[in-house]
Amino acid sequence: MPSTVRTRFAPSPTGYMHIGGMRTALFNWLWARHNKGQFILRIDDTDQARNQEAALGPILRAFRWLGLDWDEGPDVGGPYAPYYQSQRGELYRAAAEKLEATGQAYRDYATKDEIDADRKQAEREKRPYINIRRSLELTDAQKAAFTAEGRPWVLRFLIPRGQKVALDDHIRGHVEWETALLPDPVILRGDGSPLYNFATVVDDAQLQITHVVRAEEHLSNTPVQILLHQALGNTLPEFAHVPYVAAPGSKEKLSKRKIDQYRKNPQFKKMFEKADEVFGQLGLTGSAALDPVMVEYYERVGYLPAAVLNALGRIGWSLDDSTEILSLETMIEHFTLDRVVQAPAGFDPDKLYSFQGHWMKELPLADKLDGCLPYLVQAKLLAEPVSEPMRKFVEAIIVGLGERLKVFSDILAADYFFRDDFAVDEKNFDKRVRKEGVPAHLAAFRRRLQSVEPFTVPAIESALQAYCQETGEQTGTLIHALRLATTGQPVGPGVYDCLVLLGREKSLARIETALARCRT
RNA sequence: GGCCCCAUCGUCUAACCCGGUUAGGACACAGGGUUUUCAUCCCUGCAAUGCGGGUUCAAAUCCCGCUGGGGUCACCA
Repeated sequence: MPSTVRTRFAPSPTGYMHIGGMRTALFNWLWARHNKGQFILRIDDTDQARNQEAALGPILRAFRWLGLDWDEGPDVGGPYAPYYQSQRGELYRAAAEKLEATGQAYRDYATKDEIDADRKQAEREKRPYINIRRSLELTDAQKAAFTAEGRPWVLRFLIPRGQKVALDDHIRGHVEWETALLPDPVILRGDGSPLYNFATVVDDAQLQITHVVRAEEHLSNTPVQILLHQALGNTLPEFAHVPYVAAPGSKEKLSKRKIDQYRKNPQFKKMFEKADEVFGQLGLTGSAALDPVMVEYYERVGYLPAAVLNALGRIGWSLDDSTEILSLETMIEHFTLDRVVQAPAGFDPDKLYSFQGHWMKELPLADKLDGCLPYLVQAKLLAEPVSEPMRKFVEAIIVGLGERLKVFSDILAADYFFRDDFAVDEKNFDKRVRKEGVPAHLAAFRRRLQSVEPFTVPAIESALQAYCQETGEQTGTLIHALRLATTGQPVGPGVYDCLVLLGREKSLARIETALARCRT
């Protein structure tokens, strides 16, 4: 038995990485790293229908994006390879034979119809359903006859009835079950393939997993797994059942199946709207394929791994009574299972957004540039390859945007720096430009702009101050009017920054266009 | 319905294990200030121990019950 801590995350290839599952994976990873142990990725693809190579891609991509590396698993291999359940058939077969040979598992010839009838009968009588062990009554002659005629069967684990299974969970504490209430689980299908509850036990033992850290919906699977481990003579791993991640503002498990109703969830709503907006500009099909339950959503909208990790780490876990900002390093240093809370926790998009603000602020300018550029290219606002002067230009915009740039895709809101056919916010244009006296001031100040030297922020600012001083007009009037005229938007970088970024020529032209617009 | 889990501000949580805090922090929200916009930043405010019994000088904290919420009951994982 290795002395080192070994944890695992065992996703089944579903084609996307669930944000809640990611939190569970993070806790596994953190516990392994905290103890300088190993984190293993194992692919639970025993269900043939789900076994597709393409369905695994997004999951590995999510781990890589967040920087959660695995010591053993797909691509990297390891001493207990292979790490795909679909390739570990021999292990399950051997374990199943062992159980059958020792009388701890039996072939069940019951048909589906029979079982359904039993179940309904139990329901009618209002008693818990426990499978009827008819096949156990079979004589050797009958069994031989069934085998001879090729009658289908499944292998069931024989639950030792009349005892208690106890678990001392790292998070839930002491939990007990009565084995009399546990039906004999099928461990091998008719075609000989293993079922989850069995495969996971065989794998956890063979992979020398020391701590099974998983979501609490697996708690009810645990007694069967413990019994299976005992029957196999395995050393029992320790268990930690973490609360599941709930939908924002609820206690219900966050589920991909409820995605349509999440669109109406007030907090999720903003995220869907953001997706529609961003993916629309990127020429993608909208948020239909990408939603906030998937990790990929956050990557594509331009969130930072540090922010997502920070938010995930604070769902159901805390360092102390006041620390909110957590880097991965800090979490590794302090993460312990006993500080994981017991109650389910709602995922909070607002809080994630706030963490994102923090980590974006910390990000070096060069990294912000690298993060923004791909959006501009994909939205066709920039052509590839991006020239050095253009990179400098975008960098200057990012500086001007300051903390208004929360997620990378926010750079798309500054599209007016890249195109002349930018959208004009009509409502604000009416309010700030198309107003008594304003066009005249705009025209007059435009003339001064023609001769401001040099065309820099301080020079333009003093020119505007001087103009207002002379005319007695409020600076705010000019500032707002200039912004709407040159960018079409009521918000953005400082106006002087905008003018400089645009350059004298474009600034003058846009003011002229705005003036013309006022006359129509 | 059976089994199991859970219960502190709107949300995430601290304090619970080892009873004694004006029940702390953060997000959100509201108000004020700075930036003559917006965002940022600063200040202030709002706001919680589900209910009922015990035990105790003292209960968010220990015990019991209730209520409520949730998970799970497959030849899915």
